[in-house]
Amino acid sequence: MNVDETAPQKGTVTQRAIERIKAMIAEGRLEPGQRLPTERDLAVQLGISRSSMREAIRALTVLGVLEARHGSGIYVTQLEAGDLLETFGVVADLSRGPRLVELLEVRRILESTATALAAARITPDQLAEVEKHLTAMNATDDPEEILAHDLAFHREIAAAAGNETMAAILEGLSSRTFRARVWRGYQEEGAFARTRREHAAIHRALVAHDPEAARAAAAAHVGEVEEWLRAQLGG
Amino acid sequence: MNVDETAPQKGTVTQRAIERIKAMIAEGRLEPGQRLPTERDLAVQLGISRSSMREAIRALTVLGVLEARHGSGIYVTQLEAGDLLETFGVVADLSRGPRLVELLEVRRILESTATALAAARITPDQLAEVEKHLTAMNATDDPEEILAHDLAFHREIAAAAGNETMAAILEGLSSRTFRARVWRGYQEEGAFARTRREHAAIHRALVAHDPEAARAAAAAHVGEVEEWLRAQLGG
DNA sequence: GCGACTGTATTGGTCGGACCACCTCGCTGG
DNA sequence: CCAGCGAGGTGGTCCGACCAATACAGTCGC
Repeated sequence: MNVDETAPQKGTVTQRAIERIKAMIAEGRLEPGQRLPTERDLAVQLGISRSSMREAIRALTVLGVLEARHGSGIYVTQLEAGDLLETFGVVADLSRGPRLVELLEVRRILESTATALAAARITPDQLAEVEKHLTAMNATDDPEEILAHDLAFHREIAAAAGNETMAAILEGLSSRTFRARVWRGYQEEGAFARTRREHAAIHRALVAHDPEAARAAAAAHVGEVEEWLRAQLGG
Repeated sequence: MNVDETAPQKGTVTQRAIERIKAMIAEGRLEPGQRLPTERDLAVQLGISRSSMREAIRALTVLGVLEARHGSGIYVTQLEAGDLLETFGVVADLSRGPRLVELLEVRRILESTATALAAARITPDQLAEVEKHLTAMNATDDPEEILAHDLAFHREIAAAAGNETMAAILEGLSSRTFRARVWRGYQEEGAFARTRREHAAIHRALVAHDPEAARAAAAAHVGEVEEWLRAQLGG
């Protein structure tokens, strides 16, 4: 009896609106950077209220697919790795216990590969940037500053690997709050010296353009934290 | 003049609400599985309207952090890898061009490692499950069915690796629509036979509990698709 | 003529209330 | 004791109004 071609009626209207917009982007009807119709128009087009449409837009906003500019309009993001993988940080921030170890394991795998790729491809300019953060990291005692340069150190290396997607994932796995949470206890145990040695080893491998050495050094670096955390949880 | 300690006034009220709830979970004030106050109560607690609160809840729902049950209440999910990494599929679905190659590269790295781990750890029961899908995959000509068993084949292997987080990421990287999009063209070029050989090689390595062979076979398997896609884009 | 300014229309952000759909659970009656 | 029912609670949807930031055109002053 219901021959209405526009109403399959599955799930909430908001959920359907999210899928519709996602589909429009996937099919290429909405290009990156393009501006969408206004919330009011979109609501009319999809036959739903503005409230529901706003929920759908908000959902796609937090996913990094859309971007709302107050007073201007709603735009499709560039759909680059960084935009879409920002939510990866949420995973890292909310994970606890055994899952933290699993996340570090994933990071070890990706970071070691990224560092190996970087060793083969890194340019002098990129290497100079890496060295800048390495030097700054060793020149201060402020934990906050150390952490910041530590993050930048690895970020530059990931960028030099030439895979933006991988770099974005690693960025999420190394989110500020995540590292701060895990590293606080780790560094308190006097791991500064060891960390410096490991960073120096990674740097040497990059300078020598030696992928295998870089892979091993990076794996050992992350593995150290991984093992420490495993021991913490194991009791 | 404004000495109100609860209003730093940065960003939209909805965004602040999202952060507040995330913080409550991160600090352990909200446990996995626990039920939240009602939307109306939460809105009052945070001093915002129900509309804004609903947007915040919707945002956390699509991120896999919260789950809303109509007529019952809002609950914190188990915060397991699967819940939180479901959004990873969105990334895969909306990525195009060079980013697809990058995603496959990430998958190759993780899948080869996961397969190597599985080779060392897989149990007879898990191996039987893998074989079931391998057999079913080779016994039909229906592309849909082949794809389904192909996905299940790799899913079982990822599960046997013992790292749920890695399995969840691989699940996202192999989402149905993603594989369907990429594999359609690939399989049209008569790659069935090669795919079968590669699956057989992976299976042999699992049976032999040979991690290195498993790693190589899996890397080659994903690498084949990766190279094909690279050629498609480059030429 | 040209740039800075202003004011107005547009657009996202917030709010409050109303009603609907679904679930839960206690009450009722057999 | 249990099946069935009904009221209350809760999320889902809709509406209309107003606020706040932006964009743009028209205006003013130099």
